Amino acid sequence: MDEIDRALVALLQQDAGQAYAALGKAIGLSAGATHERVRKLRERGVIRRTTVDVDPRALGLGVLAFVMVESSAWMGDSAEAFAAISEIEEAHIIAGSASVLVKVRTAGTEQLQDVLRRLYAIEGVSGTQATVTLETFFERPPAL
Amino acid sequence: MDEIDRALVALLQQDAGQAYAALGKAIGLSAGATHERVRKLRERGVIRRTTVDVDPRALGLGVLAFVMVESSAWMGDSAEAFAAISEIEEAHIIAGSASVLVKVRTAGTEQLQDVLRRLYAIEGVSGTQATVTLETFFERPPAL
DNA sequence: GGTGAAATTTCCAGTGA
DNA sequence: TCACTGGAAATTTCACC
Repeated sequence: MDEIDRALVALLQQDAGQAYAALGKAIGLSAGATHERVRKLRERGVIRRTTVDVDPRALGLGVLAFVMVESSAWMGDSAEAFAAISEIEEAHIIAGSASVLVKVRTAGTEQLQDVLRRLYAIEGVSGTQATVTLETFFERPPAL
Repeated sequence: MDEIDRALVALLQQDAGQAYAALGKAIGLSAGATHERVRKLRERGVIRRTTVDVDPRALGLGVLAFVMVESSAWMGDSAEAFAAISEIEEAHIIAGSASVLVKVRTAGTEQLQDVLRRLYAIEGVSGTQATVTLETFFERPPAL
């Protein structure tokens, strides 16, 4: 993980569809060597997968909310229960008054309410506190 | 945006690196027709870009935190000020007691503290309330 | 890490439903 | 308008230096 690897990852974050020859030119490497670098980055798990960034609104997902989930029990083994709710994009255990923080995207507020209902159905969940976003400034990949 | 498009987007979210022939086979289309569908999805902005999913820990980013930013003024025009802090992955205007919610990833708690310092330097910011995550259950693309 | 060539894949016509 | 076929052009992906 040297400077070249970092530059490579940054370029791939911007556009993973470009040719190895173009990537190589940008970092001063041949197409073959660039290919080998990328292969190793994948092998080591630095690059998990190549994916597409989709506009949520084009999918009809107009509401984004963050929900603090309070609990009356240890939630450390409840990952699957949260993952089973497809509208949840992220779920994290947090330090603080709540136990779990989830990021939820739904078509509308009715669907958000339904997600809250399903959250309450999870074993140990004793409360929720939803915060609806009014506008997203930006969402971007982690900076290097 | 029919059923085939949705299936296509779902497949691309899982792996954007596969050949059009393989994608087409999975949805019952020829490679050429699949290519044309994807081209139009990009053109219409449904697919914003193809990127790589990077493991933050491999980049030395071990701390993830969400920060509620309180303000004494309208923050609607402050997107650039937040974007200028590279450790901020997301920034959203929210409805509630705070004004802006940001997602921050740093190497350690010292760097997180430095981000808070820079947040206070933004015009109108009057307070912050940081929540550090202890464990991430999952982070995934929006479901279709 | 570079080079070059073989194997794939992309991508564009032309055609038809 | 949408999809299929065939082939040329580009790219990936190897073996070898």
